[in-house]
Amino acid sequence: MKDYDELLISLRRITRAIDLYSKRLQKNTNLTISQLLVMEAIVKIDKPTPSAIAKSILLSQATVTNLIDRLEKNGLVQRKRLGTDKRTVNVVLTETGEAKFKEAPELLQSGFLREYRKLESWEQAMLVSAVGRVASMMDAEDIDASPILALGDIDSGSGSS
Amino acid sequence: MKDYDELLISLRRITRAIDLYSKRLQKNTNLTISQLLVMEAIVKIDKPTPSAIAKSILLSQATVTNLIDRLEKNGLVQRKRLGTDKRTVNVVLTETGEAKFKEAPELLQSGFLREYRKLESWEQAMLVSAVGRVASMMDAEDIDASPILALGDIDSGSGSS
DNA sequence: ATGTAATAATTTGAAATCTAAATATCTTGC
DNA sequence: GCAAGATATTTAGATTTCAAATTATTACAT
Repeated sequence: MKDYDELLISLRRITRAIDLYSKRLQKNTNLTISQLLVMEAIVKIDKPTPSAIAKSILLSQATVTNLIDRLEKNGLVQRKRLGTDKRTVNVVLTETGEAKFKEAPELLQSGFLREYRKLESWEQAMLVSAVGRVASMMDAEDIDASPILALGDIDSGSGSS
Repeated sequence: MKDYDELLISLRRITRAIDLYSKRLQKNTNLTISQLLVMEAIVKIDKPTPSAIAKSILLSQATVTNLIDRLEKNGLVQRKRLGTDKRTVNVVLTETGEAKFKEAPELLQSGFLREYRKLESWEQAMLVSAVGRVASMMDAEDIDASPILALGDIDSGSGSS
């Protein structure tokens, strides 16, 4: 039994619950959590290009392209090349998309929200802060790790630590 | 800005960090976190059948079958029909699998573990408990929701609470 | 015994997700 | 004006994950 096993299990429970909820949503509304996040970003961001959306919802550009593909196929969004720079794509909601977005379900399980909203606000803050702290400890690694891949580029090299 | 947006973002950061770490692992060792979890379960569980493994690491049976396929293809595990019940499959590590498992990397990012181990034990406990609480609030929903799907089956009905 | 239930595992089909490679379009320096 | 590098997006390829449908086997009831 490793010292972090319990944490690992809790994290798996969370990711699994999110995934299952997303699949349930899809069955009922034909929209997944990720797709809803993209739509939300389109509404909130000033000039919603795929890259801006990706940055705002923490997904890679390729994933967002994929999600936009699906949304476009279902007639909820449209791609438009508007600006002078013809490389950039602007994504807009169609009327159907607007309508669907307005009646969209919550992004977290209703059972969770019910419980969460029952908590005292200091308790909510405590949970949010704890989870945020775990997140920081986890994704700091990505920043740590990527330069390693670039080390080959350094020619004179020597003690880079 | 919804009241739970910050939490949602933290959870996405966590799942993303885990996913990226899993992919990095695969590149370096040809093993993902899920595959390692399956191997760990094989070692720890008494009679490691696909369904027992699935239950112990919180994945569906189909997913575990898939992971075993891959591990088997890479020569790390083997399927054996041992017992009298010919439906059940027992999964065992091959020698290569044993060797590989012994030198297996940690299941969480080293950067995270470094930080985590720096914390006072009461702080660790606090984080573990907070994340565990979120997990309970989230996957309670699954238990809540699944009976709804089965309601059609009940004929005379009445209070099955 | 014989046929219907239940159980174990697999297959199938769909979606999300990433990196790396390809494409298309700017921008800059000469 | 045009080649070289930079930027935005898409495509390709791989894996994980699930529910639902199949397949194989066992257990039970008549």
